Amino acid sequence: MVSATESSQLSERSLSLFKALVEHFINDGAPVGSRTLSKDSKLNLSPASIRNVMADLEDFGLLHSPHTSAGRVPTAKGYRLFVDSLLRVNNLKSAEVEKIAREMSPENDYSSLIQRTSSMLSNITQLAGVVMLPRTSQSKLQHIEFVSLSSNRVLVILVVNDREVQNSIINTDKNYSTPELQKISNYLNDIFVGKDLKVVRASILEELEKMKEEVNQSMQSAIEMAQTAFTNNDNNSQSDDLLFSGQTNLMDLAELSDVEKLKQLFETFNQKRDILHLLEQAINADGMQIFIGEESGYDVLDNCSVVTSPYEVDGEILGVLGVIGPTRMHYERVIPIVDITAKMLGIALNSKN
Amino acid sequence: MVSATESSQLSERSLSLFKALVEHFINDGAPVGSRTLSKDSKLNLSPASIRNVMADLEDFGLLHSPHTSAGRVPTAKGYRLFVDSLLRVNNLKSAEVEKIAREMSPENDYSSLIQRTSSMLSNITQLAGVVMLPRTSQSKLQHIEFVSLSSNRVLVILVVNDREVQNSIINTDKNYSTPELQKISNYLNDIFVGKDLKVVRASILEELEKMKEEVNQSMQSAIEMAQTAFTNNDNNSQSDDLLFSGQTNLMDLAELSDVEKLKQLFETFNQKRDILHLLEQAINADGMQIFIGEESGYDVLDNCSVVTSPYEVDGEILGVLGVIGPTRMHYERVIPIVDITAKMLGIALNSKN
DNA sequence: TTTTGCACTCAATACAGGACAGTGCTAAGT
DNA sequence: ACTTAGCACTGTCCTGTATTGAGTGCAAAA
Repeated sequence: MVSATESSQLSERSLSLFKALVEHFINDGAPVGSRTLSKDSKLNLSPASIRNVMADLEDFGLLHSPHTSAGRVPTAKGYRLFVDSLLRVNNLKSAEVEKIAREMSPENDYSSLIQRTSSMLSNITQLAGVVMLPRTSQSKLQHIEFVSLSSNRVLVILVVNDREVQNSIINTDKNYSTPELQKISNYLNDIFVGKDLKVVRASILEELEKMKEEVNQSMQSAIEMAQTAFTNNDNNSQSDDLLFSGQTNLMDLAELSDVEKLKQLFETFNQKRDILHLLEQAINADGMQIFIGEESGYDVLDNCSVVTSPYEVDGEILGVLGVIGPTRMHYERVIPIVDITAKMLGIALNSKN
Repeated sequence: MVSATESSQLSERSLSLFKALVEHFINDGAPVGSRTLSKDSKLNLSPASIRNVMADLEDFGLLHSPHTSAGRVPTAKGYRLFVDSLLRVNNLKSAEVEKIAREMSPENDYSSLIQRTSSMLSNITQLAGVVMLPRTSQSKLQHIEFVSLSSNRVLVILVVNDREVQNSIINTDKNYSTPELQKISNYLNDIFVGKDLKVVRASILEELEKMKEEVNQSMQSAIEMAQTAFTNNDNNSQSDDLLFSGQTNLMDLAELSDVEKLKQLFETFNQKRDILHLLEQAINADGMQIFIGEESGYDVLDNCSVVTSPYEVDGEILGVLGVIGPTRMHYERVIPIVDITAKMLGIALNSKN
């Protein structure tokens, strides 16, 4: 794709110079000029030659000068090339790997695992971490229970997938007694336990049809209640959700020093909608994804990059996690961190089963 | 208290001048000088006389000049006097009251009610809203249920207080079958339903003693499981928690334009600890509480005020809610909003019972 | 007691000049 | 032919200075 045409048209030297420039910029954040680069770069070149090369690179749209007499800065396209073909990913220090592993050890409970993953991501990268909650495409009903509350209200508790507990309150026509409810839940457990929620919902509709003939009063109400229970509950579980951490890390960054910009970014986080869309893109294109600056399609992420990786259990993708930071981030460190975190989250989730 | 001595020592005129000054400052945020005040104030006074009065007020520690030739700004002590004795609280527009009422209508479910309350607070005041989750000092056990998971793990579901569902996973010595668990939960439900959680916990210890003699195998394990279940679960419910909204509103405020300051404030929100302490103070001193600037005792809240009110059901205080904003906030509007919101939340929670 | 007048102070603003970093171009060097 | 040195140019940033304006405090007048 892009990188193929670019790298074929550019000389070896131009590329390694470009790489040096990007690395330099990622380190200091200041536009980098020909002088600095000539000192630093391995290839001994005079500032003047470097200027020539940089002029070429600018023509290719890989660099950009903020103003006439500042150094050069990589464009989004430049970052793209850098990340795709020039970047050499670091191996993580074993200490870091251990830290990640420790944080993900399957000791604590389910919901806290996700929370810890997110804050670990932000902690270790000093950027903002985000984890999309596992979407349980396949949800096996484990147990259903009804508890009678006061005045025609019934609490429905659904245990799904061996660990998740969903509950909702439904209003009923008549006032059920505890034994009645017991009977109903026994009945439902007998038929439906172990089945997929979608299947259950479908079956219930069928049963409703049958019921119209056979007039078994109590079973009919069982079905009716189950129906409301399952449709109610489905609405809940439908909404994927996100867990952010370390947004405040972004406040230190020079490129986001503008308060107005920062505010918009934080509001985007709060609304979650846009980020969710972005992550859903990432879940479809499987494997690690990197959105650089404008590429994401969201203005607020103008000079931000998003590095994501889906996490999976038994080959099935459950969600996406990642890191949000400035385009000028240490990709060579962030990428393997996100990568390994996704893998370990998969493992941790698996060991829970 | 303070206001008594202050207001007795200060002339009527000084006070009304002070009041005008504070109101002026709250509106524009700029230090207000004698000229502006002489034009605006009802009492026709020349700038010079106003200067004299202001000098007095400064001696009392109610005002403060940022520098020699700026206007005056109220000190925390000044705000205190203003809020305690000078402030005339507005009646809310009926439209606003309706808006609040609409938002709190008891249609949706329990947890979302709190969420909506918080975001409604921030929305209507354009500040940050915070609601402390209802602490259920008295928690009546409604139902207990065990669900067998794979490999020696049992899911415990506790229904408390007619609406809350707590659940936790416990590891057991032996592998319980579903009928066994059914029996155990039946047994526990029979004895403990309707009792307070604390009482339940105490009783369980007693029962354990008795058990040592009578060797009823299955009942013994029932008790043992109940014990782990209740101690586990108590840890969970112990942690009060907070729900914030509209933190981003604070980013617009001139007094918080310093990014570093802002960051600290946001981190305080995220940690929740300090805010929690503050709100716990507010829960003890019942009735509406206003913490002005330094008074709160937390540096990060330097030029912030926190307006809180406890909310209660049946005379029992369940929690606190409030608003966090700059000291320079429209108290006359914020106070009644917080007040009425607390009352309505109480009502909404009550109607759920 | 209030007001007027006046000298004074400090912050904010605008402006000019210089240092600095970097560029583009041309001409010379290898 | 490619690289380098030299040079004029251009923008930013910083610093110092002058100016303005709002506001004060104090003393004298009303």
